[in-house]
Amino acid sequence: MLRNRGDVSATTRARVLEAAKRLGYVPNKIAGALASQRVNLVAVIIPSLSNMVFPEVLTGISRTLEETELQPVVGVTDYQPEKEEKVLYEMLSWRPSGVIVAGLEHSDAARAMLAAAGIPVVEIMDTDGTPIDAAVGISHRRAGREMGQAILASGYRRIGFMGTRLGLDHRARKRFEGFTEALAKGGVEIEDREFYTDGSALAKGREMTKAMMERSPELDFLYYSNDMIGAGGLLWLQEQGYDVPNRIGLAGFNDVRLLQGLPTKLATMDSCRQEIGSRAAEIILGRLDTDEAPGNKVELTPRINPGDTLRAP
Amino acid sequence: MLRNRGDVSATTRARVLEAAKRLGYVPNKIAGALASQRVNLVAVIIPSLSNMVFPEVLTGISRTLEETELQPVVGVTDYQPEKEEKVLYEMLSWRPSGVIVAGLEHSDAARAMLAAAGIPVVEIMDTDGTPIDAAVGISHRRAGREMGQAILASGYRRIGFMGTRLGLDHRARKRFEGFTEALAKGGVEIEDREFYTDGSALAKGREMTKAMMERSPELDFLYYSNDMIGAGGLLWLQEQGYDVPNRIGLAGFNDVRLLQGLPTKLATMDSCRQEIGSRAAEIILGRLDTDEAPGNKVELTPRINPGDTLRAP
DNA sequence: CTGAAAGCGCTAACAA
DNA sequence: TTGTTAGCGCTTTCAG
Repeated sequence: MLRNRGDVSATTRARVLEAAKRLGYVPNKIAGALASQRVNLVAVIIPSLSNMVFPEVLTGISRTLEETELQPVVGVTDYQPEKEEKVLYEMLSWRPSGVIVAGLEHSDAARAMLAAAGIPVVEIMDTDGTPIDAAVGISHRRAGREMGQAILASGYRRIGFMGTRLGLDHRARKRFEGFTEALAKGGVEIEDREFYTDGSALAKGREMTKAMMERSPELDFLYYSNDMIGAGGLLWLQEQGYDVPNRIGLAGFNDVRLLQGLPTKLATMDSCRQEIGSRAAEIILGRLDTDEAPGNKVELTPRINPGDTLRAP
Repeated sequence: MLRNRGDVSATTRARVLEAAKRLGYVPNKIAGALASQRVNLVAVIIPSLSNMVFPEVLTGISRTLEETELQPVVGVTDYQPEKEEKVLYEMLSWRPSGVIVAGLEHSDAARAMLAAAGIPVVEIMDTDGTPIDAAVGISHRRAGREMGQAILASGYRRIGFMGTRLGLDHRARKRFEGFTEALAKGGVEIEDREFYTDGSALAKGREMTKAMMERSPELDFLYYSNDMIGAGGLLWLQEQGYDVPNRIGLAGFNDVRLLQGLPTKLATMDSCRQEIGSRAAEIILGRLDTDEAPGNKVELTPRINPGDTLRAP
């Protein structure tokens, strides 16, 4: 079907192809890919789509890839290493031109696959660790540390922490570690903590904050592992008539633009999501075009945005 | 490489394959797909990932596909027909086992491709129109109409509308049409309207609401084309001291669980996103397994959730 | 049952 | 230039 057999002229052939397109004909990329050994796909592996952070990273990737022949294909791991392994296996079996994968923590099998794939691999979001190939991200440990320092500098001393259960989300864990480290340097320890697994983050933030303030009314600062639960907490505290940021201060993480429009701006820290995405895509592109050296690690530096919930030092 | 040549025993071969896996070996699905003429991929084509609604549809699709051999692959169109055509072309060229595509409105070329693909095609989210093959969704026209009726029944009469620019988002347009139709039946006309294109929805809702209330202070109800801008408006009105829902009522659309946790619940309507996703996936599966008849149209019925911003009739 | 061989629909290298 | 042909790495079929 649609072979260019016999002595058909170029114009005729072009006409045929055009007609074919009109009829909804689509070439078979599988055969093409097998023959040419090239697949213009970039595998993008992320933990979740409902976290808002990851769609934004994807946006950054798409934007830079848009003008090229490469296309992102996303796989979701739900923060589960086994699922990451499976998704990675599936995607690599399609022989993509590159891989962008969230995080530096992977199973041995996953690392083996990535190392053996013979394609550029960019690990994103995190730089606290040793990348397989290249990495673009921020140091979450440092982010947590800097927020801890800022909080102490503002004079808060009785600090509570709320976040996701720290087992699977390595970046949240690293922020927490950096945070406690900074507090420890100032002779301060976290006085209360609360974790959640799922549900509407805004509602969870509200519930957890209520529970914590009832349990530990002496707290004067709440550090949240993300902005959504922070916003939930903020709304609850304001309803209760707390003086924010004087009686109690708050901070989150991510600087999600979704929340712009809330009456009070939560203190937060930009996690550079779009830039991470575009930088990662650029690395893949650079590696494909030229013989650029592998193994670069790009650490972006997030800044604290004090908003209205962290009083001036 | 890794040919099963010569007289290697089955056990040896198995051992070799296992070792290969340990080393990160991954089979080539391209060759496999070409040989078997089967690709266990389902193309999912949606307008956006930042809308929250679509990730939820994806969740529904993933959940039902998870236990099968099929895998979703998503493509994003940014609400642009040309981009939809391109994405569709790219995805179809990989010969997926089925297509799930948002909306019933497509370019002629896109329809031709889908019709010619010879695979199950499920159009989702919308049932106001004629599907190419199968469809699962809600009637947005009816949704708008029912909200209009509920608003009139509650005694509101001076109504304003806010939403996205209605050109490309057909479903928002249909809701608007159904809404105005219902109002017209009650002898009421929309008194003011405002549209936005992009930006943080919460912030936009706040801004638009402020602008509209300053321009048309007589309004006693605001209908928003989605919950996020509605929530922004709600926050602004409460800050200004408006009595909601007595002085002014509000309603949005989608019933996003993201907003659970706001002090006041916005009146809204469930858009059945997860169910739409899972039903669509089930249709694909059913068509592949058995010789199920094509062309079914499933209309789900959303219900009004009055929350705290629509007073009782 | 095991093992060899014939393609799948293209691309790329080569021949004319 | 233009047309022909040999694979790409698997699956499937068909002989042994």
